[in-house]
This record gives sequence, C-alpha cells and structure tokens, in this order.
Amino acid sequence: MSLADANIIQGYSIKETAERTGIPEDTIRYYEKIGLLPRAQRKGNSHRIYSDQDLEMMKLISCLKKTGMSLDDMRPYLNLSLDSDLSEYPELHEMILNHKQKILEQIASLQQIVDFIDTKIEHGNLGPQTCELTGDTRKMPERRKR
Amino acid sequence: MSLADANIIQGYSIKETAERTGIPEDTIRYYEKIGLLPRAQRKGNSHRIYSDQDLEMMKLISCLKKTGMSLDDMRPYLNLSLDSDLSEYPELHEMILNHKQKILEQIASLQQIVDFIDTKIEHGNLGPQTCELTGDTRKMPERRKR
DNA sequence: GTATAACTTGGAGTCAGCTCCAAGTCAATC
DNA sequence: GATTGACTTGGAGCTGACTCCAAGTTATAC
Repeated sequence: MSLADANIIQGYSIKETAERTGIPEDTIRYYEKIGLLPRAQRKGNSHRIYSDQDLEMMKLISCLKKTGMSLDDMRPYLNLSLDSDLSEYPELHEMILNHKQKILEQIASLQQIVDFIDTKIEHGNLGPQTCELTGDTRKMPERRKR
Repeated sequence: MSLADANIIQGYSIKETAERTGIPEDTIRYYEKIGLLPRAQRKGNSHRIYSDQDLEMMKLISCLKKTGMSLDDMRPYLNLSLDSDLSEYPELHEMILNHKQKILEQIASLQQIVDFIDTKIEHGNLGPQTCELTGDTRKMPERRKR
C-alpha cells in the first residue's frame, strides 16, 4: 500500500499537514487550542489525524490571514465553508458583505501606494494626500519574520 | 493673529498633530522614540512642534501601514519622501520595485478573497484552492481594537 | 502664589499571534 | 528491554506595535 493510499484511508499526520499547508505544527495545535480549528481526530487516542477537508480549512485560514482578518474574525467564515448555506444566516451574510467592502477598500489603499511608487519613480516628487481612505486603519494582517 | 497663521509660523502642537493625522499623541512619541520620525523641533526646549511637512510624513506612515508594511520596513520610504531623488539610490530603487511587486500580489490575493465571497454568495459551495499566492505570507498590517 | 492645562520623560503593561520547551506517552526497531 | 522518533500536553516566553502611567516642568488664568 502506497503512502498516498494510506493518507486517503487514515489521513495526514500533523507533520505532513504542516508540510502540505505551510502552517507550522505548533501553529496548527495553537489554532486547535484557541478553538479556531475543531479538535482533531485522534489515532489510538493521542496523535492527531487530518483529512483533506481539514487541510482545505487550514488553507482557507492562511488565505483569510492574507486579507488581514484576525483569527477571531474568521471563525464565521470557517463555519461557512462547512455548513454551506449562506442565505440561511442573514446576519452572517451581512458581516461578509461588510468584510468584502473592507477588502475592496484595502485594495484601493494598496493601489494608491502602487501609484505613489510609480509617481515617485517617474518624477521624484511626492504630491500630498497620497492616500486618503474612507475606512478605518484596523483589520489588517500582521507580519511574520523568518 | 489667527490660529491658522500661528500654525504657519510656529507649527502644530502634538495634540493638534494627533487630531490632524489621526495618529494618537502617544503613538507619535513612540514613533519618535523608535526613530521612525526624526526628533521633533522643540519650543522652549520642551514641547514638540510639527510642520506641514511633518504631518505629511505621518500621513504617509498611516498610509503605508494600511498596505501592511512593518514600521521597520517603511524607513526607506520615509527617507525617500524627503531627499527626493530616487534614481541616485539604485539599491533603494530595487527595494521599492520589490515591495511594489509584493503589493500587487497582495492585491491579487485580496481579489481572490472577494471572488471567493462572491462565489459563496451566489452559489453556496466553495471550490478548493481558493487562494494560492506566489509570495510569502509575511508583510501585512496588524489589527487594532477599540 | 496656586490651580489648571498642556506638555515632557522613562518605563511598565497589554494584546494578538505565535514559538519554544520540558516532561510524558507510545510504537517500532535493535 | 533500551533506544529512537513522532507525537502528546500545559504553560512560559517572545515580538511588534502600541497604550498607559507616574512624576516632573512650564505657562497662563485667576
């Protein structure tokens, strides 16, 4: 039996999951600890095992992190990706439209920086009011080193 | 003499600067403390006074923060906005083009989230591989509460 | 001359999000 | 049955970016 077959049957170890998602083992455990991920299935009542669906969820977390969402704020999105019917939760629906709006503003903000850089490169002088955004400054992702 | 005239002549107090830039007083002092802002001019060797140029610099900081840049990473940009001739520093020039590239990737990433949200709203199912980005996950802004 | 207000400083505390560690379990190999 | 390796847990420590505080100064208002 190949490794791939084994994975389909028994799932991925935390190490393999870390490799496949790019999320460190410690961080995966941390996400479980804070309840961002559901308690993982266990093998012999100790080692965690993950399914492809679990990996997709982790990839979604990485993805939402890139948009600057806090771990707390992404909880509803993660539920969403499981019990799929959005229209049943109008409150959630609105939250998401709201976040979409914020992302669009972020995009606009980023675009202004790109413009600023381009102007700077072409000319050499910076006009004032480079970036005036309607939204707040909150809700953006953090940086990681290493 | 009006307040506006007084500002032109003697500059803005830290309080006024905070109001005009939206950056809290403590944070302005913090930026000076870590050397992100140059040591402010003093009045009677104590109170800080700021010029319009100083305010522009602070607005640029806010703006760059929105793009997810760390305070450390924005130092070269801040120098850039002062001693304007970019072409004299090829190293810096490259750094900036580099960052521009990252911002474009961020924009792409955010756009994918928007697409994901739209798809989610229309259909209700999420196809896998929602967001695969070439760049790293680092270099994004932090969130603030309150 | 005293109270008030706006500032100054240095340093401590906070928060999110990890990241690391020590001590322990458990299965497989030598 | 001892060693090895991959895991487990709880909890401590770390980093960036603030945010708050206490103690002191200085100018103006009463």
